[in-house]
Amino acid sequence: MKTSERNQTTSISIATPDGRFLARYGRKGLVSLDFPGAAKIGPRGSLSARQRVPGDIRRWHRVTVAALKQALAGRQPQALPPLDLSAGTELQRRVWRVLRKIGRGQTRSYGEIARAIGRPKTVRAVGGACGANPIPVLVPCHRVLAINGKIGGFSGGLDWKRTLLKREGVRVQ
DNA sequence: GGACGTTTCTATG
DNA sequence: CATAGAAACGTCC
Repeated sequence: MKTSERNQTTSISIATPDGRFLARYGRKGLVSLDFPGAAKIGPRGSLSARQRVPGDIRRWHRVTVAALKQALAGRQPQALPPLDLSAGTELQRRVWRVLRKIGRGQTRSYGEIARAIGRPKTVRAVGGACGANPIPVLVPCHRVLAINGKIGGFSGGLDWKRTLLKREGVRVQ
């Protein structure tokens, strides 16, 4: 666990069968979730109870851990912690909002997302917004595929995208 | 202004 | 089916 004064965020790593993810919390909720190896994680970091961690964050974290483990197992999380996606731009937040409505095992194309946010021609920008998603897995950017059913891209690494989809029972070309 | 990206469509062989 | 080129547009530098 590590607290940074800057934006008053607290980072706590989450040990999973797939490695250690890193969750970062702000006053309003979960701010980001990093894949194992995506960020520098300090020595030993599971949920080590520390007095400095605010109560809300502890509660949110418990929810995050449960949600992440379920999601990694290809199941729909029962609950999510409050997500603070305020850091994104207008378009990004719209995209992320739509992504959250894609259920387990479902997929959409970048074009469908573009239409869903009322900007039919921003297809490419939608891809950019997916790539900028600060909370992968829980905000399912991996469920967005290219229109031809192909895998498309994934900033967290295509292996992760394939793995997550496969666990949800989604077949990709 | 210029480059780049988790895109998509059309044309062509 | 595969490849090439172009159109499109938000972001970042």
